Amino acid sequence: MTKKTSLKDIAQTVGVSTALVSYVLNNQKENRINKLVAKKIREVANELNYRPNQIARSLKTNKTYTIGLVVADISNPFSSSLARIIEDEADKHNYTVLFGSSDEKPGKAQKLISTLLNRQVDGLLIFPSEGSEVQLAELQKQGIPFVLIDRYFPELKTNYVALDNFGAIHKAMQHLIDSGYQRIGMVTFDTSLFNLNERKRGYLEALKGNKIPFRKTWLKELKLDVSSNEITKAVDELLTGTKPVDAILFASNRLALYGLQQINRLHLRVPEQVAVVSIDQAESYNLFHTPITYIKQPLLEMGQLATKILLESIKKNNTTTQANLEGELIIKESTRPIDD
Amino acid sequence: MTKKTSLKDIAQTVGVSTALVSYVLNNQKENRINKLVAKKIREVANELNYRPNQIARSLKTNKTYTIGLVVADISNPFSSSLARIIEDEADKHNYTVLFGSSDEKPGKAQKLISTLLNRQVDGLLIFPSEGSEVQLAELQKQGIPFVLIDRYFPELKTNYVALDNFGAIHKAMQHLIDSGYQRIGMVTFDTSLFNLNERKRGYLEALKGNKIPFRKTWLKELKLDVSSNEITKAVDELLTGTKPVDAILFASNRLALYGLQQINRLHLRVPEQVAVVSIDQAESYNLFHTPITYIKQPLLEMGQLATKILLESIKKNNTTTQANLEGELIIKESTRPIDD
DNA sequence: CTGAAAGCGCTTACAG
DNA sequence: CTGAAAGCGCTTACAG
Repeated sequence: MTKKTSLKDIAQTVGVSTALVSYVLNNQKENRINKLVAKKIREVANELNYRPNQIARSLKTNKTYTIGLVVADISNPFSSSLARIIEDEADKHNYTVLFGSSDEKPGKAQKLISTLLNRQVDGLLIFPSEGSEVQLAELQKQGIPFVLIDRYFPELKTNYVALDNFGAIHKAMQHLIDSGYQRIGMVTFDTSLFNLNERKRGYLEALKGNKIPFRKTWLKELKLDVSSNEITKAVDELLTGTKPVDAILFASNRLALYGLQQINRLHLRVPEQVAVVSIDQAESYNLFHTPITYIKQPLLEMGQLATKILLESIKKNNTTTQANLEGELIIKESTRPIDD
Repeated sequence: MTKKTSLKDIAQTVGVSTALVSYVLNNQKENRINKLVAKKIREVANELNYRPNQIARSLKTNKTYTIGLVVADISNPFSSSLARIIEDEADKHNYTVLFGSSDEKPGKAQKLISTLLNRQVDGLLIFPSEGSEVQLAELQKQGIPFVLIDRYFPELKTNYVALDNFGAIHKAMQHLIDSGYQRIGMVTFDTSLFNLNERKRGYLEALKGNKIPFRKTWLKELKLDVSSNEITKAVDELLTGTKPVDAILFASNRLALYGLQQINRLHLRVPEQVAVVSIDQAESYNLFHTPITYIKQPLLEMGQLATKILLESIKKNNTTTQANLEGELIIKESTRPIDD
């Protein structure tokens, strides 16, 4: 590799100081610099194919214009869709994104965050995993700007952007009940994460509000890193007992993906034999014979808002912003009213 | 934010030089350093919650342990799956990944690569877009280590890892023809990218080899950034003419996703009325009523190999590695033989 | 209008 | 076994 050209090289060629070159190339003190000298400097910079060394600049300015993104798994469509939105929003402000997957493991998240901080990211966007409260509190103590996405901890006063899960599920449940479904099952996660539990609460409250006695066989709580087989099994149990459910609410697109496959395997008609609602849109739902009713998360808003809050927080680290965004219920054929 | 602790802080507290602290914390010259002093240094580093500043180290060592990943769109499952594999492989070697999406636009890719290089990434993993030959040749001239993924330019002697598209499509075509299909349509891309055109070549060669005269209405060539509506329209044309095709080969999972939806909308039975093969697996194909025959790309191998080649290339930039990996044809119900 | 100089936080060849 | 010192490529307060 031929040696990279530095400010010094340009300075020498033009016959000025590196300070001057720096000022010109950063468009600073423009009115005070000789136009001809400035022009010459730009020309030489171009000729020598000058690339500012952002590392050196960062060391001096203590800013890297890089944000760290910690997702559960970048190959999950929810994460990668948000990653794309975050990338675009960050780019508008000349920020670049370093990413890593935590696999829902606090230990891995910890190591990842540490690596990102060693690289002096200006701030972090985190999909936090269960049990990471202590880590996050520590980050907060160190004054590192960060915003949580999708999940949060009510006991921590941190920035976050999440879905109003209670409201979203409650809305979906009311819709199912209004459409005549009575034996409604739910496949969700067994987790200590507050806002995921809000999904369960939305489910239970909706039953109660409509005076439908809850049966515990209707609720399937699976681990966050549940295998596809376990999802299949849970759905199978909901649908094949002596008193099968007449509707299922899936709490994530991955749960729905495998759940719908099992419904196919059981040759059940949707919605005649079982109605279906899912949280999270997925283009692939359209491959299912019956279009699926789902709760649309405002991904664009979530990603943009989270990024904006982070960049604000990097500039002046004082306010805390917490956003619970509303989900939209998109009604399709999979929840057609029963008496149609 | 409280001031971060530096090597100097530790050195002062312990009462030694920063050099010594650096040696100890990097486990260098271990045998020559007083064990007690070393122990003390480590203790103090811990107490002060020392984080090595990777930026400063990078400036000195000229290595960032960061690789840049340029994909077409991180929210595309193909990209994000590979991103995950790359992340994991990079992490094994203590590398972190900076990413960006080019949207198939050379201009955007150029800007992205420039940004990544300013950040002094040690090397690049690139899903190149059409028309980026000149850029890549320039990178090569500058001696910057990079590996192309998924696509490549035969006129450039660069590292690359791609699918043997000709072989994969040829294999799929032979399977369709052997299964009794005769009027086989293909939905692929209209591009100058060499190895995507290999898909078209595989299609045409297979027809010729089996003495099936090609009709140009069977071949739909769409732009790389084609809209869902245009995909729908192309599939509609293949299926609703006076002489509709009896099988369709989709050259990407996005094409298949929208194509299958149109097949649903037309209420066509698969494979009785139209057989289907797709390149790229997608978990979501399983939502379709008939399981889809597809060409499985060796994603794990592709991602790992590309990353390994890059890291090798970063170490000593001399050999060029080019890999055309074989795809596996996974036969499902959507191509059941006609006389069954 | 321009330059000399200090310094960001490390690493490392050299000297002792 | 340990330290003084140079230097990576920038930025910027200060002086002129």
